[in-house]
Amino acid sequence: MATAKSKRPKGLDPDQVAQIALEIADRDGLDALTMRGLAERLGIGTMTLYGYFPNKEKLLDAAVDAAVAGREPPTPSGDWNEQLRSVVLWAREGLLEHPSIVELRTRRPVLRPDALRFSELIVGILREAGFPAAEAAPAFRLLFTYTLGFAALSPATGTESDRAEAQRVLATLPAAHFPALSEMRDEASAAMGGEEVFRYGLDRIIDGLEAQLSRLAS
Amino acid sequence: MATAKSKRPKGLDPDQVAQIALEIADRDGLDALTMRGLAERLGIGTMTLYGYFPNKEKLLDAAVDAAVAGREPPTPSGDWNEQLRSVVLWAREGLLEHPSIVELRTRRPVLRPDALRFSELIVGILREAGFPAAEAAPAFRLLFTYTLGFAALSPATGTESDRAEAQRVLATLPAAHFPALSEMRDEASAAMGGEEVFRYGLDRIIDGLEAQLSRLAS
DNA sequence: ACCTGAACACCGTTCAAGT
DNA sequence: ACCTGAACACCGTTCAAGT
Repeated sequence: MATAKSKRPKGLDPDQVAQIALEIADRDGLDALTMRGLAERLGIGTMTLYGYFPNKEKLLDAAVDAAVAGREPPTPSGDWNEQLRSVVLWAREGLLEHPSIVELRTRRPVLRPDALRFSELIVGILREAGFPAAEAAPAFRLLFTYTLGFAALSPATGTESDRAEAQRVLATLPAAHFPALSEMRDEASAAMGGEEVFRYGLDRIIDGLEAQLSRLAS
Repeated sequence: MATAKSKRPKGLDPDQVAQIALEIADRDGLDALTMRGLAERLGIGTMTLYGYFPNKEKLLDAAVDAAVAGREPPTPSGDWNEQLRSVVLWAREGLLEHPSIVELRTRRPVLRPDALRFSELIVGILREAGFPAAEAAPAFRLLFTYTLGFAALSPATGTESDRAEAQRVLATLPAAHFPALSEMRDEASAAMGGEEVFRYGLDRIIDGLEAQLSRLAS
């Protein structure tokens, strides 16, 4: 995949560089991954990095490849809705392992072919289940948006202080203007993230797709 | 809401400053909103801005308030699912009007009380419909994630070139490895964004919530 | 009291130069 | 051929100073 084009620098190869970059970004956040910092970490001059990748964007593309590499999807089993569920949960696992990929996707599209395997799997299952192409596409988009959106918007990655701050705001909300929220502060703050909350939503979506499929059949 | 604390500078008041900041961010993107650029636009020294807001984060909070200010929610009518639908579409309108708020939310939580009105409305409708607190919370989260996630991840805001690039990648995908996607390139690229695609997903979610509600009733 | 320029500690990347 | 420091055009913000 990632062979240096113009220059072939010393011991390191581009994939190793991308792997280290991914580790930094996953551990400390995407903003913490700087060309200067990465070069220092590798013990090379900043500009030497530009022998491996023409710019930071290409480096990030390679980091996406590194994150996706070797992740085998689940072997299909059960009904279409069970297959859908397991592929979505498989994708979610990958996103939780590599939060920086989520962060990157919120800033720009990520169009690495390997990253489109999720799309391919989901669309395949939906078509097989009986959705016509015109519906499989937006139905995929729903699952994609929910899966990535949840990873991006819910405080799994978010700092502990973010969560505390959210609870503080919830607690100080004037009950007169926010009667429904005030009545269920605990449930509201519990529902900000986590596996159970994710699965609740996923199950509703699958219920909805099932309803649509019966509608199509009749 | 936003009264200067330490200093009371000349003609401008903080709300006006926040309004201009919002306009810049909505038009040119959140990154294009810089303290230096905003100050220049206002014809004041950069550091004078710090008389209005202690730091950029507070300025962005005020910009959120400006975006939310005066947006009246739809008057409830119809069944709970119709109410849900119209509140979600109302929120989506606001997000499309103010793409920078979406961008901001993907970078950090946005906990302005006024921005929680969406939550309050949705949760209220769900409770009224018959969802217990323990389910209304994750059900809200599903609607929130989908609505904001769609705005953040679909190329409504995204540049035209992003869309073209995505179509190019789709077109060059090897059919052997991506049979399902290759069979429906047109549908796949059409489903990347837009009102119809959003509504398709929203309708599936509402179908799923209806299914769950009948399940709860029986 | 109100306003602000200089300076600090950062970015990604170009350019010209080192070996 | 391979590597890199200096420099450029940016950031947000602190600090000390102007009026």
